[in-house]
Amino acid sequence: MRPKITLKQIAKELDVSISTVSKALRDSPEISEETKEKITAFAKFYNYKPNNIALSLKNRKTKTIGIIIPEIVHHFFTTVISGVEKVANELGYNVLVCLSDNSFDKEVLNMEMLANGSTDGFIMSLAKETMQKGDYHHLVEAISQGMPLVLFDRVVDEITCDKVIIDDVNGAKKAVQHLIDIGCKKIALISTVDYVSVGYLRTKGYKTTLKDNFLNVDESLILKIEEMDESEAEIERFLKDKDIDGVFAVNEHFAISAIKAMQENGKKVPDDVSVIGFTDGELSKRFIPSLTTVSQHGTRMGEEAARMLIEKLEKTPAEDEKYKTIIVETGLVTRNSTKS
Amino acid sequence: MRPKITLKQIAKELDVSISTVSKALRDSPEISEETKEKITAFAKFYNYKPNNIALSLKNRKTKTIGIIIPEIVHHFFTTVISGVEKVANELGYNVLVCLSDNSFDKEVLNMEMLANGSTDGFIMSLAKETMQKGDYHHLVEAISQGMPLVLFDRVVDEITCDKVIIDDVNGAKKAVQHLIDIGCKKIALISTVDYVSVGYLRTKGYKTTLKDNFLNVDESLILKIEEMDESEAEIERFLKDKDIDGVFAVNEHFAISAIKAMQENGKKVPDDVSVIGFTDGELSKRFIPSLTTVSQHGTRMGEEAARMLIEKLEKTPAEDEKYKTIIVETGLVTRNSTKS
DNA sequence: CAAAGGCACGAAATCGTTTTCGTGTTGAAA
DNA sequence: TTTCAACACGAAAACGATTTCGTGCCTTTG
Repeated sequence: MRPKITLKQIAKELDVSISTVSKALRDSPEISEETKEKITAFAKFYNYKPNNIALSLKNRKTKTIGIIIPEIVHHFFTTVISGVEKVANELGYNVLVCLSDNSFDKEVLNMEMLANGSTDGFIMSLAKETMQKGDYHHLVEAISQGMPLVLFDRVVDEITCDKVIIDDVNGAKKAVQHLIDIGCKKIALISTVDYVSVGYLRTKGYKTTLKDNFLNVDESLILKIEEMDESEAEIERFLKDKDIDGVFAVNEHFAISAIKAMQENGKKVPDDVSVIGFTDGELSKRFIPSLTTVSQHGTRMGEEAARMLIEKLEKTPAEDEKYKTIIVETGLVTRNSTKS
Repeated sequence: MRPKITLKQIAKELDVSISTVSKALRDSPEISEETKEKITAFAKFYNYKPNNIALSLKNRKTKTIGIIIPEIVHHFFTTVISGVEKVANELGYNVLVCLSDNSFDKEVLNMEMLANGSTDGFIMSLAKETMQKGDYHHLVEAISQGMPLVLFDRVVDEITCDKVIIDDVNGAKKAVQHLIDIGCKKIALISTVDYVSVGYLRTKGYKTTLKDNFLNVDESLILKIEEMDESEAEIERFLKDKDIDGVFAVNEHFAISAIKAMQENGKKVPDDVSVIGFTDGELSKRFIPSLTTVSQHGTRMGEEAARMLIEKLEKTPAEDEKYKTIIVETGLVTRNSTKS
């Protein structure tokens, strides 16, 4: 076992001072060519690499960014992470991942852990519980300590910071409009509860589009799922014997549950009922029938978020504090769950 | 903006020395109750938390573990991460995630980045390219620097360290035996190339089981996929007009591609052909027909890996160096892609 | 020959903690 | 009254690096 070598050890071996070694390795003009060569050769031989922790302490920068998300076993979030990771790496940053498990307490705890020097800034999507409580003191706290924060997907108006979102309202509009265009008249909505912002916004897009097309909004065609675990059964109950010809679901799972429910009711997708989901995951692609969905470009969102955060990090605090909200547009991917 | 407060500032405000503050906060008996109270009250008021970086430097421990995986947009890996994260968090560790993108160079680079003080140890699954090259110098290097390493899933015999694997051979055996038990006689195998250890091992399990059941191994029924991107087309070509009644695929995607190919060939799953996959993901559960699979308990693997790593980390180096390999057993989840 | 300037290097502070080892004061025992 | 322990606290080193500010010596120039 050969432990890492330090400046001090090099200095001792070569009988020079630590400062000389440091300067030589950073190619300072203060040091003679001769000494430089001797030192660099030695350092290279022993594979010297400066210790990141010491550098972090000195520079007051860790060059790592923390990302806190509700869960990781979720295709959308993993695409975001991979986007963040990509640009972070390119720009010389590392990524610390923490999971809140949708719990407010864990989110707060994680943030406090990371805020004590472990990261330079945060990229987050809020836990469901956090949004429900409406308690954002930990975010405020972090910002007031000078830690940049970028929220994505599950964002919140109360906090002023950089944000990356998709245009949920428009995404929903595209989907519902598409259903209408292919001839649907009675379109059901399967959404999440309203305190999750996406649920609220997509519902809004749904309603607006109906109105814009002079169709009236029938509240009995709207289902709001509270408990993910029971969504499948709930959707089945809800859809049973409903007279509809289109379904707009706010995520893949709901869409697929809807398709299953329809099929068990003897209706054919897409012949009798067209179904559109949200979030373009593996499931949508591979399911039979493959799902028409509103695609949410997770990787892009991650990239944008990372870029914004790092830009803030590398700017001097003097430069004026402007916060941006980037809206990543959605696309409609037509597949086989809708009539053509 | 209220930046974080340090020991030094507290000391100055309260007109005591830094050491006194530190000791008071750590409840040292050296400090009088009176002073302690004064200091803790002040610290609490200003929400003092020790700086992790400084602690890391002092203790030569970062309390973070690095995890390097080929890709994150992959259900199995995310389950592993969530397992790692869970026990790491419980034990007071953070998790740094790096992606190798299946590239040898990126893997080496990531490792070097993290090895310079950013992490105390590694949990890794090797990049495909790394296994192909057979170049493990970066792993050797890390170990020789005293950084514990736990390999999982894609492991390699050449490196002596802790490992967490599933019993691939046995998993494959279970699957193939199940196919045989339900009456299949001509079972195709869709695998990856052999230098990916799992491909090799699962193929071995497949062959052994056939032999054990006095069926002969027909190489023309074995497909080894090189390029993931073209797997779907390749599988379709391979399966076209093949006279088979069972398929064992080494992952979800191959299994589903196989099902699609069969259906396009006018064969019914599971009536004409039974299909079994590997790795129990969302896709397997939701696909229609839902997939019978060999389940690989990713979360468990992550938990075990994290536990082993942290144990090594917290042991004094004096304690003898024994390396373990934990085998997480697989289970067969029977669903609708196989006859019953 | 003396002053000045340049070269090559070292000492020390700094980042924020912890910890060891003093040290001054007080009280009690001899 | 002297001595010694106990008490409560401070000074300083250490972790590993960077950087500012010296400083000694040699060369050049007036």
